[in-house]
Amino acid sequence: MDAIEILKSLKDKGIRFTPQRQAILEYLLSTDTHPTAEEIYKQVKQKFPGVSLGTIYNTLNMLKEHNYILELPCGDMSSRFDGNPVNHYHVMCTQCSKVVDFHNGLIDMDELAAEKTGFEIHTHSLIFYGVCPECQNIN
Amino acid sequence: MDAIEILKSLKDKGIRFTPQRQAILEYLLSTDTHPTAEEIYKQVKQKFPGVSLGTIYNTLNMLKEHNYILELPCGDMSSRFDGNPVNHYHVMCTQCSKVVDFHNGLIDMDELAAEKTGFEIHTHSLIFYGVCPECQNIN
DNA sequence: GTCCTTGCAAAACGTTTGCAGTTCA
DNA sequence: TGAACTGCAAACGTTTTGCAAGGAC
Repeated sequence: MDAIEILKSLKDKGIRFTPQRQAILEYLLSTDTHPTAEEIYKQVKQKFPGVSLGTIYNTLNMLKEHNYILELPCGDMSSRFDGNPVNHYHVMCTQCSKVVDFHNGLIDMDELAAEKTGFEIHTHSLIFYGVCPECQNIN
Repeated sequence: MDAIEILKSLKDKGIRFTPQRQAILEYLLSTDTHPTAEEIYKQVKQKFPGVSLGTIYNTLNMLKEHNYILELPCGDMSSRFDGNPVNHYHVMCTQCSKVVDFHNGLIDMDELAAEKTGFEIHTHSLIFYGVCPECQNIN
């Protein structure tokens, strides 16, 4: 599914197709570098010099809500974004903050991640997201 | 290992035992609510009304560096902290931000997390932390 | 024509830093 | 005594918000 198809499929939710959104999503789908909002901003600015960071965040949040992209909370202050919303696994460098992904079953996770990526793995963080029993009753 | 033992064992690294640090660590070890820095601040303030947020962060970062606590990057802006530094699994409510933990092997992860916690699991984020091949060569 | 979206600026937020005074060892 | 720590306040970087102008449908 490419950027145009995704944005068209969002039209019936009252979400408009704009060239800025197209550029943002196309960039996210074309790279596997897990860019920060700032990096996406710089990239889209080359095509739309007047674009604002607010628009980047607006679009990223919209796409995230509709599960077309994934936000990776980073530990340091900024988040990184991944155009591939399936649950795959990420390896982050604690020194340069680069994020690399890999796909596999989950036996001996740290060792496997090290093997597949060449990283020295020190630890990992696994967080499931969902709705807790109390909030399920409220809504 | 309780708060006093941990802080005493850090003395030979030039890290001083202070009552504020004791209160912060004691609170973290006594709860399984994965509090934010702000929540820890409010709690410690009851015992030390003059304590500052800076001291909370100072202490949390120190304990994190020495692997006595775990920081959980949250997706929203703030982090949560866990006094149990072993790699166990966390479930976060996307509505109230509560974090619950569970322990288990990693087969059919989302389903298992749902079973164990009663959450409706929508997705999860797994991030390994380590040093990438390029950074290994630099240092 | 409607209302969603944009760009801009200011604000909010969590976290870090700088410093003078204090406390631990 | 001296280095580490505290509290305070200001600074920082990321993200959100408010609003008037613009653009999609």
